[in-house]
Amino acid sequence: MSLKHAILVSLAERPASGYDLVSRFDRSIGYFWRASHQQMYRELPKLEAAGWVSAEAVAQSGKPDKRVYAITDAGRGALTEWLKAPVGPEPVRESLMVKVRGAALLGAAHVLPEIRRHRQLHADKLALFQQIEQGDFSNGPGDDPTRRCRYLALRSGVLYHHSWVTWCDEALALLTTC
Amino acid sequence: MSLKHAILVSLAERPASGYDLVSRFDRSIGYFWRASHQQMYRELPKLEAAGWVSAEAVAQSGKPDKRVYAITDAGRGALTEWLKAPVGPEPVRESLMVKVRGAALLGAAHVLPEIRRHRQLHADKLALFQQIEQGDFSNGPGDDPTRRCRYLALRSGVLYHHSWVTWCDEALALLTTC
DNA sequence: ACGTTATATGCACCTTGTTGCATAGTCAAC
DNA sequence: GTTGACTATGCAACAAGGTGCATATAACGT
Repeated sequence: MSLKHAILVSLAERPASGYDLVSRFDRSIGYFWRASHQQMYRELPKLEAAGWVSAEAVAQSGKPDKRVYAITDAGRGALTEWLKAPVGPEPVRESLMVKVRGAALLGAAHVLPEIRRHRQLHADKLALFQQIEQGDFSNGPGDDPTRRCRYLALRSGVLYHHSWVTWCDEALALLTTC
Repeated sequence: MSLKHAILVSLAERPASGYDLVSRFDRSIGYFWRASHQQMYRELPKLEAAGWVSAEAVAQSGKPDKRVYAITDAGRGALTEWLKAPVGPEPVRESLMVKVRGAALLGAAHVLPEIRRHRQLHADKLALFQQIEQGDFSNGPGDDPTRRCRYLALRSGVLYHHSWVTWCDEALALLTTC
């Protein structure tokens, strides 16, 4: 599974508490791997037990104490192993397509609002990603490998949501003229 | 969740045994919702208990007996309800993107073979879908609503895998010239 | 005779993910 | 002074999904 490795990647970038990780997963890395705070707080002790991360209690003034985790050498090794290991594409699970199949039997009108909703959601995400692309990468990705990786992650988001918007438009065109 | 509803859709098309459903999920509907036979055999009694499907034991000569399930009126009602209910897009979980983020720290070379593998897998699926598209829909989707729904499901597969192949090509171009 | 493939169904165990609830301090606003 | 937002961590119960194993019949090839 990947949650462990997603956490390792985030901690390899810089040490963080569980709370920090949750907020990171709500932004950057969360565009590709979601996790709730309960998942996080359950995984971190497991990673610690495996020797992949080390924890340190940090007292704070004005805020509750926290446990800050950092990746260990063993963790970095495990992460490198995983990078090289073959992992199949995530199995497709598209409930909207199941609905379309159902609509073939029970009437296309039932799913039109759903398709419109999905179009909106994907269009919003697409706009966000394209805005970042034009802001941070208006002159292309440049030569820095790290920057190129960031760019590619962004591009995957753009392509993904763009293809969804395209599909929704095709679907609405075909299903509203029945 | 959607497995129950994916099964209902399949049974609404025509009655089937657990075994039949597994093979259907390995083909048609499985392009959008995967399920193992263990999941299937676990869900079917639940659907029966909910009154959404009815079961009938069928003796066969030359083969083991089987239980054939059919959707009930209550099941059809529940399915229609679900078609109309708002369901968010499936949360994105892309381990390859997590790897790309890791590659930014640990070296892009580690993930290149993975990207090549993914390109191959998506290109194969794309070719399959495009072949079906050209075979069954060479003159477009036509006017029949059911056929249009089938066409749209196919189109989503085409667009999805196409965008992946595009991304892999961009990624390979950018990461092999570091 | 013997293994293989296809048909047909299921249990046990474990991991992963979700939902709801619980706690506790600080700070700013009202 | 109380309400709400933010920081910070966690448990318990449940739902969903995956892995491995188990069983049985029958056709087919070798």
